[in-house]
Amino acid sequence: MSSDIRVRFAPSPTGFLHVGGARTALFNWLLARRHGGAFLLRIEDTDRARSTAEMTEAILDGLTWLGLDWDEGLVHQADGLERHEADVARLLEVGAAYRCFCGADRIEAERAAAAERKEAWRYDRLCLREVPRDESERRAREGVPFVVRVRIPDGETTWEDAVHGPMRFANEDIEDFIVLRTDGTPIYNLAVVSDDAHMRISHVIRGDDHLSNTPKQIQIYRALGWPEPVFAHVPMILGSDGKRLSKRHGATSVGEYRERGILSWAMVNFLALLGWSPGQDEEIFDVPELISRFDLADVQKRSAVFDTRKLEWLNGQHISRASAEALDAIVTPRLVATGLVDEATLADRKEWYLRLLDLLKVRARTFDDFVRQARPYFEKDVEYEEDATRKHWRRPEEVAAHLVALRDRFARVEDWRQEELEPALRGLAHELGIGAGKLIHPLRIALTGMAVSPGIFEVLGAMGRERTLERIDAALPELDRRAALVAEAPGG
RNA sequence: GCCCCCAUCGUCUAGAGGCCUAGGAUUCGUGGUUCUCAGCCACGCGACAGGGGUUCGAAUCCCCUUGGGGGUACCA
Repeated sequence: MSSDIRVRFAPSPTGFLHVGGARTALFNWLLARRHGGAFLLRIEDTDRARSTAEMTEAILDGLTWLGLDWDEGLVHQADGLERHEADVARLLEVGAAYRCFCGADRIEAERAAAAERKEAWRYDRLCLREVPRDESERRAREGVPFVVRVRIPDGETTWEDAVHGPMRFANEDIEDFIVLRTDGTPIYNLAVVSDDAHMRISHVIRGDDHLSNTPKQIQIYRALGWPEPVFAHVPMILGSDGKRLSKRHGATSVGEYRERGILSWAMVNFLALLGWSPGQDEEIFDVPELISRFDLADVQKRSAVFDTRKLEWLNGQHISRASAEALDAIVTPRLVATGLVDEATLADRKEWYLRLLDLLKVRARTFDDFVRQARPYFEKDVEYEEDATRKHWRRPEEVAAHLVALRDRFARVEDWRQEELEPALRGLAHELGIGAGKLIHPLRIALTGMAVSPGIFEVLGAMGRERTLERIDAALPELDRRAALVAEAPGG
């Protein structure tokens, strides 16, 4: 399948990959993949001072993690400098732009004065009116400093936005904006148009924050006689307070979510649903489904709030559905990083380990949950959680007696399988005339240190006989110690 | 200040004049299942910003107000 659709994501490498940027990239990517088009990546590094190679790398990492692969190699905006300058020259040539010799100080003074009067100020075209073309050329040759401004024609600038519909700007509201600085370097609005045209971009999909750049850019396309791309302005992503998403709302870079234990495809799913809706009541999508259903027509006009709780829910859903093998690749490094176990050990017990992952994945929303829950199966000694013991080890003496009896039963189980373990435990409970829970809960703490775990028989299965008995043996002295404390305590 | 965009439950959204006493998801609450938690299953709380029009009929179309966001750089 081939198509003429060519889109691009054009981040400036002045920070990490922001979730808003990632979402914009995703929409571009989805459209390209949907139609067999090309998704290009252009680093807008014209602002040398603020751009760093590290940030470029971080953005690439983020995209790669999300699975957003780009075509045709990386483009650096800075590499197009000569073309940008040539395009400015052409603008000058065709009379769509003019040199402005007003110094920055004059502009600033006028602007400040206007602000004082609470008025808007746009460049007053002094140099367009007062400096004839030949005079302008002469001054330029003599080395008088100047900037180049685009001469905005009368009338209005309109376009059909793929998400907003018909858009209309009165040209008198558009300033004769600068495209070339005094130092001869081009400005963003020029570079973008030059690059997009050069890269034969068919659809410019970007955030709503670029809406007011668009009429300016369209003027450049028209002045140069270039075909205009389709513009699609996608809604911005806001924080929980409705303000633009920023650091104070919490994590804003995709890297942070990666570290936090969000699955890349859960992130993609979540981001896709932020400002886009398939129109159905479904929410869990894998990437191929997203690709086949994505359509710019279904993109929302209103901005969306980034809701971390929903992300985590979605992540939990994807974790539950993920195969143990897929989880293995992601969880294992984290587990190893805790120092509880090494890779070789896990490899030796691969089958057991995969079953454990299957056991734990149902109740994990993030990988931090995963690691925490996996601890008891690797730790040498368990730590007993306070709120767990307070609840189910309230009477240490009694608990100890129960565990001793239970240990005895477990020791005699022939085949360490759920089918034998369950009757063993329930049988004992029956003989003691107590509910099974009276044995299960204290046992859970002895085995895991926690009040929360998978079903107890599954835990027993995963622990194995040896470890189970060891854990019970280790719990008994601890219970004795606690029993002594209880005895001492006045009033109990 | 000026220009632009936007406006359905707390949040993500369905809804393109009658199917809407507004649907789903999430969150929260209650109950059920069960050895805990998660899950799952029920149920519940919860919205068309306000005001004018247009129309037999408006969440849906128009206008105004209000609110929110963006832009207003020799940044990108």
